[in-house]
This record gives sequence, C-alpha cells and structure tokens, in this order.
Amino acid sequence: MPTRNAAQQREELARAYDAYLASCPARQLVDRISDKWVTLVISALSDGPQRYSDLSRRIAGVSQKMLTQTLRNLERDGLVSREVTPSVPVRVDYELTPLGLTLMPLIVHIKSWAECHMGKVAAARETYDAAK
Amino acid sequence: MPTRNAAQQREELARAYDAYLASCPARQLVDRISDKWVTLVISALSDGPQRYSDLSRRIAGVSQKMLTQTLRNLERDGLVSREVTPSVPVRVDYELTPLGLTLMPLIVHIKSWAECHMGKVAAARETYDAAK
DNA sequence: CGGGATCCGTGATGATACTG
DNA sequence: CAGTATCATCACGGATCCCG
Repeated sequence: MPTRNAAQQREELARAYDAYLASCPARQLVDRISDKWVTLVISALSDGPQRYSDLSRRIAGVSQKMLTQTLRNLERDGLVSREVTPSVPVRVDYELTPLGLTLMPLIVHIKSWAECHMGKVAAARETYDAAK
Repeated sequence: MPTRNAAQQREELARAYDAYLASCPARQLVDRISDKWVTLVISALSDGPQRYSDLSRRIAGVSQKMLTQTLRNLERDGLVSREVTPSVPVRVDYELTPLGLTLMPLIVHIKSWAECHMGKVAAARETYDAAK
C-alpha cells in the first residue's frame, strides 16, 4: 500500500515536527532572526535611530513592502521601537529597543565576518565551479 | 511627465543598487548567511560531522530539497565539506571546514540568544497583539 | 535503502500605483 | 513621507521517480 505508507510517513513527520516545535519554541525565533532583511535592518539601526526613508535608502534593494513587513515584525517582537511624529509630512523614526540592543552586536559580528571572509568564499566558489 | 519621472527614478535606483553591490560584494554573503536553513544546518554541524539523514531528522521540518540545496551552497562557499562513502547504501557525511568553523560560533551565539530571550519576545508579542 | 533530482501547486516576494 | 493595495513572479515545499 504505497498511499497508506506515504500517509503514515506524513503523519509521523507531522507529529515529530509539532513535538519539536513544542519542546523548542525558540526555533521560531531563530527562523525569524535568521532573515536577510532582519540582519540588514538591525545592522543599519546599529548606528542609531533612523527614519523610514533613511533605512530604505541605506539598504538599497529592499522593497517598501518587505521593509515595512520586517519593521512591523521586529516591532512586534520588541526588538525595535516605532515613533511617529505627526508633522507635515509625517515623520517616523525607528530605533533599537534595549532588547534589540542585546541582539545587535551578534548581528554586527555576522556582518563583519562576511566582510572579512568574502575573499575566501569567493575563492572557494571559483574552485568549486571550476571543478564542476 | 509622470512616466518619465518614474522611469528616471527606476534608473536611479538601479544604478544606486548596482553601485552599492559593486562597492560591497559582502552584501551577497550576508544575504546567503542570513538564511534560516543555513543557520540551522551550521548549528547542527557544530556538534561534529553529521550524515545527511541525521541532519534531515535533526532539523525536522526541512524538506529534502531545501536541505540538499542549502548544503550544496555551503559546500560551494567552502563552509562545509561533503564526503561520499560509496558503500551500499550510500553514506554521505557533512562537516564544517576550517572556514566554516570560524563562522560557527557566531551562528551558535545567535541561536543561544534566541533561546535565552524567547520569553521576552513572546511577552512583547502578546503586548503588541493586545494593544492592536 | 539512502541520497537527491524533477514536476508542480502554493505562498512569499517584488514592482507598481495609489492614499493619508 | 510613510505606508497600503494590487498584481506578476519566483522560490519554496510536497510528492514522485531515479540512481548507486
């Protein structure tokens, strides 16, 4: 019975996955943090509070949608604070919260590592592509 | 001329984006590293060499496709090594390279941070959702 | 039998246009 | 200026087949 077998496997996997998530909810947080845009936004905010347009220009390649979505998620997770100044035009400032500040150095280290080891990675890629 | 204006803006953004990438190729590496599956795979490999099936079970939620793809990319970037033992059945072991070992502690820190601060983030989410 | 390539449906993502 | 709404696209995940 191939279908029965497949169904069983799916059930087993589903149970294992749920159990795993239940015993380790931090997994979801890892998924959230290990996001390309999260890393870039937190890196950008490491220099201090930034306006929405500043972030948009700094990150240069992020769509408005993803920038807004990322900031909303980070705000919801208590990592960044959002301050609206109801002037004309509206001014919105984003800033790392104390909690966000504890994460920031780790993200900055990752970014620094990438900058330092970019050469080696590029070399590895050439070797790999050449061998292939 | 609205269209002309829009076209100009698009061109400017495109140039700015290219220039940014050209002056900072490490950005691509940050994008690569700041990936959910990359973080989980490197974390799993921090305990030592692992077989493909071990990784698949450990990460519990990753599809075969994404696991293979992630491992291939990491191998290409010189962060993990892939060793095939042509037995029956085939055995494939993955291991962090010296370069990967320099990145590993940073990833582990991120994971540790997530485990330590999960409670605060969960609390922040509840507050945020309640206010909304 | 384990590792992995392929096809295809779905959800996340990006570009564009529009609003407070 | 700081978003939201809409639509096109692409990467992701699941099922299936393949190869050693």
